[in-house]
Amino acid sequence: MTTTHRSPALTAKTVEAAVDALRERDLRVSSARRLVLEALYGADGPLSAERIAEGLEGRLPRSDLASVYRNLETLEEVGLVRHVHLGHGPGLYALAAPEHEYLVCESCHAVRSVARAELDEVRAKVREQFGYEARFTHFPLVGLCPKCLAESEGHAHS
Amino acid sequence: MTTTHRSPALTAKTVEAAVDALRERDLRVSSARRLVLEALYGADGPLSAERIAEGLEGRLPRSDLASVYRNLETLEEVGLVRHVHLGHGPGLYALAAPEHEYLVCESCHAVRSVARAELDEVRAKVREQFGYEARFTHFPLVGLCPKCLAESEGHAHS
DNA sequence: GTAGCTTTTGCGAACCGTTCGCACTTACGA
DNA sequence: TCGTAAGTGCGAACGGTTCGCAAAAGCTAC
Repeated sequence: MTTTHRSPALTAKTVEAAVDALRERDLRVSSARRLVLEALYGADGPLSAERIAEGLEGRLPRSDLASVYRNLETLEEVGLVRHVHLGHGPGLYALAAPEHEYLVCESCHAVRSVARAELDEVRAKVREQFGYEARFTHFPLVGLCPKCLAESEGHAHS
Repeated sequence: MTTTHRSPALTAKTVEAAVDALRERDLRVSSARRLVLEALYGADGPLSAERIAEGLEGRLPRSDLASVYRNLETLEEVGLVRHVHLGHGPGLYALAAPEHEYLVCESCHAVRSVARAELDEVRAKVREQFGYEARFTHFPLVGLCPKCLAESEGHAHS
């Protein structure tokens, strides 16, 4: 069980800003580490460690998988990165800011990513009823998406 | 990726009733299979395959782990059993009926299990806003439980 | 620049949870 | 009670992730 100290999300708009944040914490900026940052800054959605290690299908140099994992862990401790578990399959990593939350369809596995504020009403309802502060950043809200829901209702007889 | 046909939850109040359901589907009632049922019927919460294979700390005979997995899969196809992923760690298995949904605390990992109806208001809110039909049976609703929330608000400064 | 110290790398092996292959056994119907 | 398919138990393999360790490379002070 990794006892990763979760730091508050750290905003850095560019790879260079992120690099500065690292140096401020006395972390070294190795080429492998920089590469992980470049992958995440260039991505439009969350990435698996493996895809980063493989260089995003040739867009970046390949690197060592174990090092990618270690760097992702470090970046997460610093607060630049966050990972999410979207169903089965490997964990996926993305920049911690801007903060996204996720909805995943249990049937077609489509992922919808929304800004935190969009889920505030749901969060309020959960809080009111259970006292929990719901978070859909690390584990998504899972259910049937509108399309699959329509299909399943089409087939349903009761 | 297991293409498990999800059957609707099947209610059987006792091991014997479950056994009957198996025979109705031309499934054999081996002692290993019966053991898995006994473990689940005797349990108060969801169990890992490993704990079942180890005989619940001596309460039942041990059995083979791979067979336990295969039987859980079979029972799930039939609709008697369902599994849930509560955070990291192994999948956990429980009787499909009565239908429980789960809330898990991201900080202390406490699990709260509630009847489906209790989450209907949250479900309605999600549906209204996103068109998703939320389900917290297979993946839980994750957040901070009231206790951990109080603690984190105690420490917070803004 | 270069020495020197320390962090990080890259490799392989190990890990955990789960699945697969396959020869042996067993439940059940005839 | 026998035949036959279904299920078992073992070991090996899997995917995702972590660990151990010697070699390499970032940073600091000269």
